[in-house]
Amino acid sequence: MNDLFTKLEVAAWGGLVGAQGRLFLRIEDDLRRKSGITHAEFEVLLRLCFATKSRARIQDLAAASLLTRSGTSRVVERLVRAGYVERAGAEEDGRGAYAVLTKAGREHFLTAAGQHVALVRREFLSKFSDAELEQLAAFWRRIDGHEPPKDPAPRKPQRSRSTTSTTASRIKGRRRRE
Amino acid sequence: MNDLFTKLEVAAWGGLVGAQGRLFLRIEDDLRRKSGITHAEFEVLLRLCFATKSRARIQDLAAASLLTRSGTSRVVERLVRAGYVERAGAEEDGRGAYAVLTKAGREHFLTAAGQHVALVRREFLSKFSDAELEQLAAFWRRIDGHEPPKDPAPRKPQRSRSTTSTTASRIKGRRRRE
DNA sequence: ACTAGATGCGTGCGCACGCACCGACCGACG
DNA sequence: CGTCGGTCGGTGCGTGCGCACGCATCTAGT
Repeated sequence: MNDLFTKLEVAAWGGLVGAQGRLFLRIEDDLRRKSGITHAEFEVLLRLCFATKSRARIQDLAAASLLTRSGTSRVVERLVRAGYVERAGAEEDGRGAYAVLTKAGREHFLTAAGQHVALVRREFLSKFSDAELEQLAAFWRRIDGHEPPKDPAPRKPQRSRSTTSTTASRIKGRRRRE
Repeated sequence: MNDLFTKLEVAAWGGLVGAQGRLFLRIEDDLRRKSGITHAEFEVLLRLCFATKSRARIQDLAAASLLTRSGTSRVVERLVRAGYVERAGAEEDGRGAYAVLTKAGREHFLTAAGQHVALVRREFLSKFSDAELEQLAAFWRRIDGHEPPKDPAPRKPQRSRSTTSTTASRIKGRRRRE
């Protein structure tokens, strides 16, 4: 906090971590209490609800969210157990699997979404003018690499999350597969 | 995505969830690979490093982060096992416990912090002008309730996270302690 | 047609974390 | 001085998720 970051950087970065973390806690908590679903589950239901024929491939759901394929697989599994979606094999690709929204799933999602949207508006959107929201949207695009500030986005090869360790063994011991 | 949120709201809120989520994944991943610590561990080390006498109470560390006390207790436990901090009972309060930064902990943190800061600058801070960073900081304050847009921040009583369930049983069954 | 590699999905395992609870302890009050 | 409610930190248990891997399937090359 002293000479690592400047004051401005602390305010901007630390503020992002803190404020946004607290905001998400509030919102996820509300989602759980009111609708009994996690944010990941909500997102999957949302994609399905607006997908053609109310169905989507697991990998597409994964790509559209922040989850890995295996994580998405489990989310779908939970939703299946809850009766909100059903699995269906893909005819055009024997390996593939669709998640299909059920009637109960759609209904539950619409209820949940109403409350969720209301809270997001109250906790976040309502605090900014339209011009500011526009600006925020532009900021997110910049972070994502589009709308480059310096370098021209060198093409993302794949989605990789912590693969090879280069330095410093994990704190708890237990290296991958030794 | 259609009539739940307006386009602008999707861009602002969805952008926050997506862009910021991906940003955090990149940064946490880097922290793990290069320094072998999680973001929570990093934050605890940071607080300790800039604390007087390099020590802090567990509850203060918890209050300063997004973790609960129990979570903080485990983070400290991991750091102890790694040799980065030591525990010490509080003389002034028999219940209390201090986490104290060791020499190795300080050194490791400084190395980690250098790389971490560099990445945060590259991935986030460098994409904005100083004026924009200032503005972002102001936005975070607004989200946090200070600098109110409407209501005058009604005082948070405690830190509560998902206590009583009001609606919709958890998806997986298993209500709390029945 | 056969085989080698790639790809989609599911699963075993491990980790991080929250909640509920416990024992130790503090402070106030009778 | 004893008691009693509140607080501190730690622990048992459950959950969500990622990684490594397995199986089934697709695709291309021979």
